[in-house]
Amino acid sequence: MTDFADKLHRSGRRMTPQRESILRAVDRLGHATPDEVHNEVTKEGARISLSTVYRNLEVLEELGLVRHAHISDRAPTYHSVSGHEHFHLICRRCGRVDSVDPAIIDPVSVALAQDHNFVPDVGHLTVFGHCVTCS
Amino acid sequence: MTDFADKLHRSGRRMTPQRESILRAVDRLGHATPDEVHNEVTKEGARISLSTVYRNLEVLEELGLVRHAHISDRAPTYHSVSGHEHFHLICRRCGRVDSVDPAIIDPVSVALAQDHNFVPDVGHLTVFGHCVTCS
DNA sequence: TTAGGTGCAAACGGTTTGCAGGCCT
DNA sequence: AGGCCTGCAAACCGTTTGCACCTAA
Repeated sequence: MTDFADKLHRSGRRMTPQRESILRAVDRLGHATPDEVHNEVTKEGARISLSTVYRNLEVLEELGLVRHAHISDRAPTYHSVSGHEHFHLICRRCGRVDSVDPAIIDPVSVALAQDHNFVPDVGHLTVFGHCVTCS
Repeated sequence: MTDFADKLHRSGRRMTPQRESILRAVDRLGHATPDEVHNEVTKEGARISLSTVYRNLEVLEELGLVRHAHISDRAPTYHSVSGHEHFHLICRRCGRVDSVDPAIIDPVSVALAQDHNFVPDVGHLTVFGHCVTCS
């Protein structure tokens, strides 16, 4: 928690109760949209405006404490980075969301670096498609 | 062109001048947002409403004539499928957009099918990250 | 003839912003 | 004390929708 405060201070920012609540809510929820995070902190008793949630999810991501991915076509979903890094598979037919170990694409990362001068951000990756057994 | 009309008719739809203009505009532009497509058909002299552009990009995608990918955080970009299928690399630092041959991830597709019961839609894939030489 | 298509304008949902006041340090 | 942070409400931007008219087949 003091680690959190340190990161904030190091970037010229301040610790606020709002920031604490929002980070805890993301941790608790697993994957959640800004709106869902707002509902969660509200349920907890905190009166935090939706704009503050937006502003701070951005800050938390800058500090490397949360990440987001585009799982639905609508709002992005945020998750804490305390869990393992992973990327997502989304089935367009049944809606299943699966998490995958980034190691599976290591060979591709090497190829992309060599042939395309590119380092993928695997933690942000979302792959759409469909289940084999969903056709 | 008659192929286009056939596909429309086969799905119980009609050929209209608007649909022709929109498809031609997407072909011409390469990658373009709905708004850019609208500008292009307008420039061509056609008076087509933006809603018609939206409705028909959806139709064209259903018919398999165009595809879209989420290249910017804002609007999606559409491209014709007449070119080869490809996926995109986006550098967050310099903004470079690179197209990649889907074959590069074939081994991963096999692994995802076996271990995760999943068939990726490679043509829709967009990978964010950064250039090796952009750090 | 008649269902599908179009234009227009209004509604929508997620996100951002300007501003006046509040609070961390 | 000073500057970052917050809440509020309004603005924004891409997209969707209801409706009356039009038009391809």
